[in-house]
Amino acid sequence: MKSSVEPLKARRIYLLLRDRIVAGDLPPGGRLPGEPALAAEHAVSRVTVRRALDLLEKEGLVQRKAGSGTFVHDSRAVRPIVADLSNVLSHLIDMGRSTDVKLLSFGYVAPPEAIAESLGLKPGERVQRSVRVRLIDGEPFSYLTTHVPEWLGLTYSEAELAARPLLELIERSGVKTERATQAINATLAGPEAAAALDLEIGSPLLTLTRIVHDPSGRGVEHLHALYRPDRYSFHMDLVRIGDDGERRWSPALGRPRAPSKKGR
Amino acid sequence: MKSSVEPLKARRIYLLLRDRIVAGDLPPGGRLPGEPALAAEHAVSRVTVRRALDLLEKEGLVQRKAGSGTFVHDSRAVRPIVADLSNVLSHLIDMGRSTDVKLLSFGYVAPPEAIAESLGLKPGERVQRSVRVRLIDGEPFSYLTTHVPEWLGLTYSEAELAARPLLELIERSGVKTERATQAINATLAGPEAAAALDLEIGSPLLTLTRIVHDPSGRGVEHLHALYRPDRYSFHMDLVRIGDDGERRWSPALGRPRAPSKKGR
DNA sequence: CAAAGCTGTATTATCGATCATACAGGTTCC
DNA sequence: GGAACCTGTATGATCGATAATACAGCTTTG
Repeated sequence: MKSSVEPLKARRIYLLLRDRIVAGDLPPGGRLPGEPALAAEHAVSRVTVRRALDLLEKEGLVQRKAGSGTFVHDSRAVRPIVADLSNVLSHLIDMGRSTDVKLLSFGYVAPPEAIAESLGLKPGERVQRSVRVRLIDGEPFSYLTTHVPEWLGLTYSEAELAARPLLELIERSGVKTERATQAINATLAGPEAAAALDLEIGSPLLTLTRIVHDPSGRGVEHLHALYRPDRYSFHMDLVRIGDDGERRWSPALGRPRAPSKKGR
Repeated sequence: MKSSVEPLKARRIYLLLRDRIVAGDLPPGGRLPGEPALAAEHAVSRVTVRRALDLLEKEGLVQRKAGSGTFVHDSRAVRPIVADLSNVLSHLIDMGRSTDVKLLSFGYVAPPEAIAESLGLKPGERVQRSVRVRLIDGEPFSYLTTHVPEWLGLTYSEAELAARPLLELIERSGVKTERATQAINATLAGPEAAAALDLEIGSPLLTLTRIVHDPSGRGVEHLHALYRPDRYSFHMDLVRIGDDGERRWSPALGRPRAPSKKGR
């Protein structure tokens, strides 16, 4: 039996160290073992350890000081944007107003089968497909692929899509958006997403797939979003409800989140 | 400038094809381009294309037929478990009752700084640390690392933790769990998690970090969960609420999910 | 200052991933 | 049947990742 392929030892050590850092095992500001020590510990060459540390440094997780050591970066340069789940999408509309959007692709195509089905399209019906990237402070953090039925897509122009949130354009057209279903998952960055998000191929990404329906149940928007996990994550507050036999967690709604007191 | 490291071309092509498959671009049951065609398209040797296809086949995404071609597997072998967000945690209690749990590690340790802080522990206070794996139909799908203050952890035994959901044990001890905050994100599998979840190192994982508080605000549980995205994902229904000027999405609560109508 | 430790850099050697090519055997279609 | 495709398999050559080693320059410590 051929042994399975080992995809880069450097990557393995990078992952190990990264886990220990984000888990708080190696506290911020602390110095991690020297390169020779790490090399011995993992039974690899020092060159390989260095490449792992290169990756960590490029992500801003560690800071190297020649002659001194390698330290866990305490104030992570870019703080992740926190998306409160109680207003998942409105937060995105806010985002659309306070961040930059780059439109990478725009056009009308025949939809993939899965998307046609989820939107409830008739066979042969075409869709508008757009790919956008959102940036915060000039840095990309999300890669959005949307599919909208052609009849709806035609109510706005390419320039409008580049400037305004898609949901706003949809509602402007008179379509009511009442319900949506969404799924949150994880994947690896493919070549296009990696390039757009300024990442290595194979980096982890948060995914959000949302299908928006109008009151009649007709699908009006299929959104596939990829997020850089270091710049974006979903947060939510939960409260425990129900009687003893049937206690559950439920998202804490309505209550606006207390403003962050951190001075930064 | 040295060009950045390209970690395995085979992996790159694997990711490309995988994306097209899960996006529905290559419809289930369909045949994908021949190996020579793929090799030419990506400017890569056929051997490399084969290794990418090997990965896809091992994940059950494609099926190869000698002499005929490579086809997208239409009935994906393992369906992801769907976690409805309206009862994120109670669903986990249900899981705990209908799935197997393996306890990989159990003990009392000094907590990492980040965890001590999030639980509001006094300096020097120790915690119970446990690592568990959940399996569905004998297949692992989640890797759970929990930290509980020592005084609380001592109210149950290692054997009880292996048999019953942790939150149940906490509540049994008389501690009231009222509030929790959680964050959903994505990472790559490190060596231990990869081994426990039967994955390659560097596979993508969904992460859930939850901190449970009692009514006085004291932290009683710190949970770090890693999920295999092919076997687990978060789903939720949203409704649009609010007046025109301030419309938002809100999780649809209470209403039990309509049973899926798909025959399949 | 000097010793010890660290990161930064370079060199050569080895091993694995990838390439280019060729051929065997199955499937599809005419 | 036979041509044209496909996957499965094997070969030797090439290139990149890793190993082993050495040294320069900086920082910290005594």
